[in-house]
Amino acid sequence: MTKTSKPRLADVARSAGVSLGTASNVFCYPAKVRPELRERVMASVELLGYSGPDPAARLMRAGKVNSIGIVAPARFGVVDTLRNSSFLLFMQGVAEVCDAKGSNLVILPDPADTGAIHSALVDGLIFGQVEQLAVIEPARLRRLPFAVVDVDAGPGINSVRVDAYGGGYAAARHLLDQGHRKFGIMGFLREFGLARYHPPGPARDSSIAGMPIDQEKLRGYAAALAENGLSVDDIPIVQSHPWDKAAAAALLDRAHEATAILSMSAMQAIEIMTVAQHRGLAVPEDLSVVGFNDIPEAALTTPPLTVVDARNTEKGQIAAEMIFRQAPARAELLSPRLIVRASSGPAPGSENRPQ
Amino acid sequence: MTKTSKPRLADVARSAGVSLGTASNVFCYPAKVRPELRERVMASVELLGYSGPDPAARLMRAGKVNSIGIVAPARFGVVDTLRNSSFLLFMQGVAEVCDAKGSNLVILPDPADTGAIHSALVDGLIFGQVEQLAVIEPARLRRLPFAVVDVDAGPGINSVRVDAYGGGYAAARHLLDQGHRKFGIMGFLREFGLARYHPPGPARDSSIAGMPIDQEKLRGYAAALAENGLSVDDIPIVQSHPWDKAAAAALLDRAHEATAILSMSAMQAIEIMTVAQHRGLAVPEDLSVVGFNDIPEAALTTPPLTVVDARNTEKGQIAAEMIFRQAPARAELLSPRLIVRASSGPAPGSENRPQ
DNA sequence: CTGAAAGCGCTTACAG
DNA sequence: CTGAAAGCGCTTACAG
Repeated sequence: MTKTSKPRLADVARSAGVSLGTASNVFCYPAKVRPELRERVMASVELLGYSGPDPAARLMRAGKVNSIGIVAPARFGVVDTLRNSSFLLFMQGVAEVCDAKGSNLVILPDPADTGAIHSALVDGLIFGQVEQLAVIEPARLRRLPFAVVDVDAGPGINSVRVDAYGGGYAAARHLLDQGHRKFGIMGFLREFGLARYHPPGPARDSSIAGMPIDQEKLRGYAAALAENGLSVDDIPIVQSHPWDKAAAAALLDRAHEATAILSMSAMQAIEIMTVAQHRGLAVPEDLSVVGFNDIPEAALTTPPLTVVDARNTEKGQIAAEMIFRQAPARAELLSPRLIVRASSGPAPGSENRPQ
Repeated sequence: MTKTSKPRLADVARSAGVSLGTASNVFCYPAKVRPELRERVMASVELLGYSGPDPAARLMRAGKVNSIGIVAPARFGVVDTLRNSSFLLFMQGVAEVCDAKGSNLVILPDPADTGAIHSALVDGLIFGQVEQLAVIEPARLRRLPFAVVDVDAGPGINSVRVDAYGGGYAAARHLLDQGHRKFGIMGFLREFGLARYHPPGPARDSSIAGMPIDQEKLRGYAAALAENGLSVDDIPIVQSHPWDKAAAAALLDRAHEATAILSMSAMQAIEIMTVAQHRGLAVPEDLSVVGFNDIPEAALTTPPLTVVDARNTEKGQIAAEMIFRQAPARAELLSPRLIVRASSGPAPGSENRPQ
């Protein structure tokens, strides 16, 4: 019966007539073993079809998994991390560091499953797009190196995020400088579900934009608008899931006077252009559109999309470096960059010319 | 000193005044433990900051990692798997099954590192885009469930691939039916390096197309051409890495009489359209282009790209299901699908009309 | 350089 | 339902 079951290192040692320790050394410290014995052991390995030290047992003794994990944002499955273009840019940044360090990458779904995080076989964890800081608890308990993204988790915790306020400001400033005065805003709905319309009016709840990072974008829009004597309260907002195709049309209906749209997601910005063009509006002559996140699709649309680059790839690189580096925790804040492409231009009838 | 080091289950048991077995049961079989004791144990867990059973130790006893691994194609790093649009589609298929099964996904780089495959902490392995069958050896030795992609590995081994011959045939047939008679072919260079030009002529080596799967595409092209009395030997071929921008121009130079281009990669097909348009050629009026693999970018170009859909996502789904299912190994062959978009049309001066 | 022994941190029969 | 004991398959001091 021991013939058919999986051979262990002890079987190899016995078959080669050496001690268990010596057999182990052949794999861990080959130089320590006399070549003759080494060959005898390898012959037994061959003979028995031994596949090398069991990774689990080896791990328990020696302790390094050689993998780091990315924890998906709330409500994301594994597949969503691979389908969401912004998150994918972020993962590419992490992956670059993995390749540099020779580490594997494991993708863990929705952090709501704390058990999965407790039992993940990784050397460190990166929490992508954190909404609730509570998700990091299992990592802290396990004393695993970790970093969080898109939120400042306070002192003692590695974090990296982008200045979303500055990004929102830059987007709105760009459009205002082109003479635009009538806007529509597409907010983020992080849950699945139907789009929500928030009509103009004072005292709208801050959650109308989405999560804290989206609220920052909104504050950035508002700040730029205020500089031109405009109030964000007068702007119709639709809040939608990035893949909700109906929402783009809804926003265009509600903001039918708008000459420019500020979108918190690049996917929705693309959708808005498509719907506008279907309705006979020229982009940017009749309507300018500015998105958030420089996903690859943004450069391929007609016209190419002006976006705020939220520097997702750098975020991934930095987060990954943080968990490899044995250094004191720090909180990194990245500056967004406005990438002006052809989807934004002077407001109709304005004196402005593209720079 | 035991106060500062990581607490073990035994510490919890001692602190709670229960046996080690009982403490273990609290985590593995809570129902077996009287509530009163359970609470006492959990209080000690809290008190000591115990983070739950060590995953490595648990794994060694209980044996399930709850992860499956994707092994990258040869010469791919982790980051390449996330940047290559075709491979990403494939991984999305795998990820869908991961989510259905509640499994994590680990990405392993280049299979040349057999040690990494020997020691990967996974329940099963999927070899993506296999060139050399030898890469599967470590998985076989470990008696790990596995599946290989893009090659039939013979009886007893799970495999899934697409009928590349049929795909090549369909692409060429489509163009021939539109009246095209002059072609250029863009082949695949799987290594990094400069593009290679293969001038028309008999007895060109079969490796001019790339790996076996690319050679099948070429045979498919050839079969369709032959039906119209044309020989693939008369067609100039450039073989290039998908991201080699110079190659598109080179092919257009060499095949300057062509009214249609057959490209084995979608990225190069897009590049070819771009270069042609820069040169003042209208697509498809002056030049038709057909790519391979229905990557998302293909639908966004102007004009949208006609492609052979190699069904990458389904390949991923099927491969993943194979390693979860406890069923006899099988070899699955998928049929490609031609997706006609606007980059292909009637040959200039031909009588044909789009169907 | 080699071999016998301890132990990594758990889970799981097994007897009570 | 509980507790003492064995053992998962290795690696690593430690004495020779």
